[in-house]
Amino acid sequence: MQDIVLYNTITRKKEIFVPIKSPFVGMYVCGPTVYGDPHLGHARPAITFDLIFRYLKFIGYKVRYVRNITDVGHLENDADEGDDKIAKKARLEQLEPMEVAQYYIDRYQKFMDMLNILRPSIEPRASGHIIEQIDMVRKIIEAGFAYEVNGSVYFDVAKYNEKHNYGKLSGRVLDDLLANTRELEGQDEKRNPFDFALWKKASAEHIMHWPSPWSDGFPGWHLECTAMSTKYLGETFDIHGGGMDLLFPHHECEIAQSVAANGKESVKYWLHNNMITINGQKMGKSLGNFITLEEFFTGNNKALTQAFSPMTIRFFILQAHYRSTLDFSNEALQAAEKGLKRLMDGMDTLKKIKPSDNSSVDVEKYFSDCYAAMNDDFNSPIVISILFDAVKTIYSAYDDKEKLTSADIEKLKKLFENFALEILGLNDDTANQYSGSVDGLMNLILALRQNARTNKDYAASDKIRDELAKLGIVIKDTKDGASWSKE
RNA sequence: GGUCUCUUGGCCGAGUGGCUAGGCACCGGUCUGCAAAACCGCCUACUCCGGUUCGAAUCCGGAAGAGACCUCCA
Repeated sequence: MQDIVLYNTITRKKEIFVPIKSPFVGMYVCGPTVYGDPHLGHARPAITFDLIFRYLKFIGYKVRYVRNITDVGHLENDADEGDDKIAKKARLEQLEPMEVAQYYIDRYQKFMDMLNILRPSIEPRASGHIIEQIDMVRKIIEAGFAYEVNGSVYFDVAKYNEKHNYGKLSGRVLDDLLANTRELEGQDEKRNPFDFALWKKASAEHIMHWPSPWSDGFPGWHLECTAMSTKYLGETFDIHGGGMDLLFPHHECEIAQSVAANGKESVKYWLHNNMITINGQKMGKSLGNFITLEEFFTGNNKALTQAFSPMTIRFFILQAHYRSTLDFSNEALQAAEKGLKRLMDGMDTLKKIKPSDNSSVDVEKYFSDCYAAMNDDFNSPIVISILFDAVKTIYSAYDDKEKLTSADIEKLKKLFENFALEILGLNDDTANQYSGSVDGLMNLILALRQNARTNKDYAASDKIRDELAKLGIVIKDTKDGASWSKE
């Protein structure tokens, strides 16, 4: 098993990864709130933790990866008095709330599939775990860290902080928070502005609600993650992931809930991915500066100069380390598109190399370097740079400037299969997706063109090339004859 | 205002106390009937000002700029 070092947000240090019960690994990641179309920002954590999921499995861990779907509970505004987001959307569109949720769940899963993101082991929905959430509220009340007012239940942060440390994850001090807090409307039920809802009584017009010991209402929005992670991964588990923007208050509240309900902290390693920026600013729902994934794939957005394939998006995101901000621009995406093509073409060229009796390249080093990069906090940009080095070697060998034995050629194939395809999850989404008959037709056309070239009938051969180009088919002349690919 | 983070070449982005990733773009060359692809070469950066050091872009201090969180957000 490889020795992984990962950056733990709660200690702000890189730590050696030691699972609680190896070879089993429990990983929980905050998933989407399904009230809008998935955008580029959603792709970042999904791809980041897909990378981690893939790598942990690859090196032999048995991973249970849980990523929730929030289809209830996120409130429309900070006062905790607003409409449930799902419910509000539903009224606007005259649909059942669950119909809206289902629509966006389907959209989310469809686009995540296109990005070649593996489905998690479990994708629990908040609405399906109301019982567990009610149970957790009860536990927290029994422990004395929550109070009921008018059918709503709030977490008593000040009381919790007397015995525990509220703010340890995000580096906040409660007294500082209180000194700087804003006066918000509709907080009159709370004893303290930083108390947060565990259960909210539903108002008359609030469509989504469930019975509970306190009122017909709905769970507070931090609660689902604690309830579901506990249910599926146990009271303690290895990795909890999510976007950096969730650090406070969401993950802070999760810690408080776990400690209050179960008497202990549940998470060993907190991992947070950074944001994607656009013009230097966070791309987010609230700023309205997001570009949806569908818009990327179709190019149908004013900010985009062209469409970008799902694999281009995936490669773009993997080219930055997950803890760095990543700045979106058309130029950066175009660079990713071309870089990915070079990588994929390199893999293809590998098949055409003629083996030598000896090798002039140390192929093993590519493996050890790739492992070292992944083991160092999942450094995908370094892995990619090593793969590009390997591509350079491949082309050099193809041009007879380097030598590779057949065994080393096989190792290089393995390198790309393991790291490019299996771990980074890349694939060639521009690859020929045609049946055998199209292949046959193309081979016929290429043969005719080769005839023309042999006869120096360049008018004919160029016409074939140009006409195919108009159809988006690119001909590549190599020393071993012509090949073709879809643009 | 509070807490925290960042500042790398034309662009995107790694990284390390000295050996200065990678991709894209540009330019020059090889190859090609021409082109594309490929190959070779070229460009050589680390916001600013101090300090520590034989040596710092990398460590420390300060300044400026940008950003994140503090309210829903991936």
